[in-house]
Amino acid sequence: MPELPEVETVRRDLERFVVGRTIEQVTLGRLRSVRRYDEPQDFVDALVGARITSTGRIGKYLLVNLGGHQSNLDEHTLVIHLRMSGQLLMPEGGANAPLLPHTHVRILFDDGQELRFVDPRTFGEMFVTDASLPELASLGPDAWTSLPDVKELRERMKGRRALKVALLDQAIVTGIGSIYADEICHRALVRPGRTVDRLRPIDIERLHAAITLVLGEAIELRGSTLGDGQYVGLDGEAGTYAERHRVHARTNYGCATCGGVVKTGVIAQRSAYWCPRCQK
DNA sequence: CGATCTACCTGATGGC
DNA sequence: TGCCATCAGGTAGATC
Repeated sequence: MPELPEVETVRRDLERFVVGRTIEQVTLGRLRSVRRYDEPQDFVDALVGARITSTGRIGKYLLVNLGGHQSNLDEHTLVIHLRMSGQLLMPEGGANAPLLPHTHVRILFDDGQELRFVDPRTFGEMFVTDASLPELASLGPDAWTSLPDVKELRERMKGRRALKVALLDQAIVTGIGSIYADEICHRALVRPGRTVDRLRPIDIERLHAAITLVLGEAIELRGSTLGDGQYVGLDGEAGTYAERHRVHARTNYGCATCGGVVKTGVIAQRSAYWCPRCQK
């Protein structure tokens, strides 16, 4: 599912393809994707005529900054969260490209390209907001661009029980989901179920290094596309980091480091994978 | 305060 | 082959 590396990959693609373009037309399919609006037309009106000035990301939230809007001089931002099954696509052929099922939002630019939001499970959403985003204010620092130092990371995790619960808590650091929590724990040689307060200083240091290492490698390979093929980049192509996963969803393949049996269990109501030989 | 559970959805999968 | 139950997981919100 889209976590920080996948959202960052989409952001970098968007940065290349839509910055400087002006939105000409917005077409809505299912309204659940714009559920924050009583009047979905308000979403359309906020976008049409706006020019994309830059892109940003905090955790798994994608930010598309808008300027040059005729009706409003304030800085506005199109916020996109892909949640479980959301995809952003810019198909070749623009508006004429065949429509995939579950295409809920189409944003047509002045150069003929079209950005499409496709989301079978409709957990994802889009909305336009001004610079004061109360929802984003509750997020911790971004795990890739603003990772706290070792000491602060330990402070922020204090009092949590399982390590994976802490890594998934977006108020501690934001951007890590189930896949990368498992991979980071493996790289740090620590089991995801370990109690945070019982970790040694060396464990926290390894964890800190593993966050940067794993996220960096995953971004380089354009993210993880699992067997369900749900995540793809703007170009529709899969990311290849899943081939480098060492434990996540590898019950049938074994640990990619030592070949040992991968154990699985439930932590924080989601499946967790770890290697009992590599991780203590 | 933190932990746990549920709701939100659809498509894929497995058992019978 | 068809039908039903189960699972996948990011986040908010309720509850313990």
